[in-house]
Amino acid sequence: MSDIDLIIQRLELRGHRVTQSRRRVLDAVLAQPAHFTVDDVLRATRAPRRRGPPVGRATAFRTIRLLLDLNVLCRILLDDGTLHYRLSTRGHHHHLVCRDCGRVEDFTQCDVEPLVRELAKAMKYEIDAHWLEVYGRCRACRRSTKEPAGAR
Amino acid sequence: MSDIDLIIQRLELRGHRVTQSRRRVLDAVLAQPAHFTVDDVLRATRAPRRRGPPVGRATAFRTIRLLLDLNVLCRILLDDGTLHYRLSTRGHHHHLVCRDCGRVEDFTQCDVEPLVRELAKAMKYEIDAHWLEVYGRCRACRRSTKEPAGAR
DNA sequence: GTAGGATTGATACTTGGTATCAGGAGCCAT
DNA sequence: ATGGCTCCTGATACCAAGTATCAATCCTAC
Repeated sequence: MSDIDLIIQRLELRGHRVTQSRRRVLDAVLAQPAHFTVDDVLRATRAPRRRGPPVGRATAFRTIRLLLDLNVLCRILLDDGTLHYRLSTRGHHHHLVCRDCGRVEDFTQCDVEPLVRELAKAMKYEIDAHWLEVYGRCRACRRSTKEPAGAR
Repeated sequence: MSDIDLIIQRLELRGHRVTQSRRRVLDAVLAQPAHFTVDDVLRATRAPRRRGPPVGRATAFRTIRLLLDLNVLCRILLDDGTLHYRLSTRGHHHHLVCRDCGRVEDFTQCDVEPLVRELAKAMKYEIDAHWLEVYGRCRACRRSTKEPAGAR
């Protein structure tokens, strides 16, 4: 079963209708690179390749929001403060973002849970979510530009 | 030496001018509750109490940005995806946000560094920053509303 | 097929933030 | 204290991301 069918199934299960517009947004989302904005998706639904009418801006935003609710997408926070979107394949995970090339890696193995549990105890909070983003430079970018030591 | 004087000193050290407008923004920032938006600050500079002309919107944004650069303020990401600002007294730290009452606690003691170092090794990244926000309910809010178990 | 609620898309609006640029205020040297 | 240079300001316009509205249209169950 393909990605898109799985997502459509999830929509149906939650009682959402599977409309042409939603299909078009889904197609466009699946064709995106690692992370994207809603306008990237909008543009993609309007690309010459795609047949059929383009989807409306409001619908694109609504569909992305719906996909967030269904955990099909997740938000990622870039280090300049902008929010992008990204397919959320696995469940809970975090992002490792390369500042230079913008690539994003998911990670789950690096476990924050113990930290969070300890924090909950110390602060007497009941903790139900957390968000961790890590920024750096990936191997390829490090290799390609060796900056002199001491540079900002 | 008061908070405001310390901040002004920091401005001067970095070669920024200490203008009336910046003072007014600083006053307003220091009078804010735990976290705030730029418009909160802007409104505060226009409050009837304050004498003198109100600061312009652009200036408020510029000053906040400057304070971010000087590490006087930091951004916090609320769980609805909006960015707020907050006085950043200590250096690097994270936020624990109560979903109900919106209070924010800083924490540093709960150390993410080892996690990040391990991640760097595993992924072959050079990591230079991270961002962690934790969401939950504080003790007071838990006590005041005991929801039945199983409610989403 | 059809009814009726869910969805759409055009449009207008909101929010948060930046660019521009003429004029004003700080700061330094004198 | 007076220039004078530069940085800063604020009005305004703009931009990007996202939401509200609402009549028209589409899905789905029947």
